[in-house]
Amino acid sequence: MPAATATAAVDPARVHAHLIKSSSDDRALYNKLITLYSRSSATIPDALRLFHRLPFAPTPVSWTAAVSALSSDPVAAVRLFLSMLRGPCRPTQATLSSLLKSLSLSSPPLLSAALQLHSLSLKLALSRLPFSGTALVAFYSKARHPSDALKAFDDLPHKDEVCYAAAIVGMAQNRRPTCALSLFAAMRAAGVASTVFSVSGALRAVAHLAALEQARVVHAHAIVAGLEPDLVVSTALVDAYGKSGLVSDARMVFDALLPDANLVTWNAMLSGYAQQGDSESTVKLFDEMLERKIAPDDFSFLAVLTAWSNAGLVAVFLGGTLEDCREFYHGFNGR
DNA sequence: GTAGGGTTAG
Repeated sequence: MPAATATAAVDPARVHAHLIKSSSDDRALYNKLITLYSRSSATIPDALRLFHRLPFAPTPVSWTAAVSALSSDPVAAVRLFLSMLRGPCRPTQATLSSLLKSLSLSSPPLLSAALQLHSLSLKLALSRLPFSGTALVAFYSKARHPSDALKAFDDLPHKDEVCYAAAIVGMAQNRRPTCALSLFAAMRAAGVASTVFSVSGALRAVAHLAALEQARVVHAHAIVAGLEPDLVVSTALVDAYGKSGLVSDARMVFDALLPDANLVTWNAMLSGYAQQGDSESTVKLFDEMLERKIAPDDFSFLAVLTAWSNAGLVAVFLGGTLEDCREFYHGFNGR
């Protein structure tokens, strides 16, 4: 996280003090400062206090920075957005993207608010711009409205790699793997570069389809495009190979990235073995995971149970909690 | 100066 570290290294209060002393009214710097406050160890109230005391009338950029500072509190963000609409500033695609993302982070995503933002963005001719358009695609995907996501995507006159990635991932997330893969093919046919985002999305779709040929094709593409070293791409590869029944291929990718593997990677490898009913390899890998001090979670235990179940080792296991699984596992292995 | 996209299960 070099970006976050770099941001944290700047003390917004010092910059702020300097601005006040030099009685500067550098708008760009003040707007940047709102963002700095909201992202540093300083708090959101600090960012908002600055926004309300700017030495100039807030610009659309100031408003967007403030709305964005409130992204963890969608209702507060929408309230601030409404005060913006009461004044002379009109929202830009940046404002809408930020708000839509904030609405999507709520669980469940705030659909009715997003529909109103969509409507507003149509009136302001913002829905076909790259950032707000992509934010719509992503929002509808997260809200489990894949056909609306596709409509928003189709509406985009200039499709770049980010909106393709959003659409591919969105379809994969909504269990429309064939659609996701057609979009991936369309992206490549259009000469739009693939990214770690679109490739990991395509691999998720491959995993759902258990399409072993496609797994190899996308893997080859990832290598050629130089995206294989990415941890998420590799993890998605482990999963896609595992789901396709090519566990030894999964293991090769897994071993190659082992020092960097995270919990998700381990779980993907575990469930690959588990799906085969290879309980020996599953348990062996699980123990290796414990030795490396990686704390298993629900996914890990589920994989072990699946392995036993698929190997016919467990007749019935109903209604268990994670704790039950833990006990069961330790009991089974005699410790 | 503000702003959009990622992996494990079901």
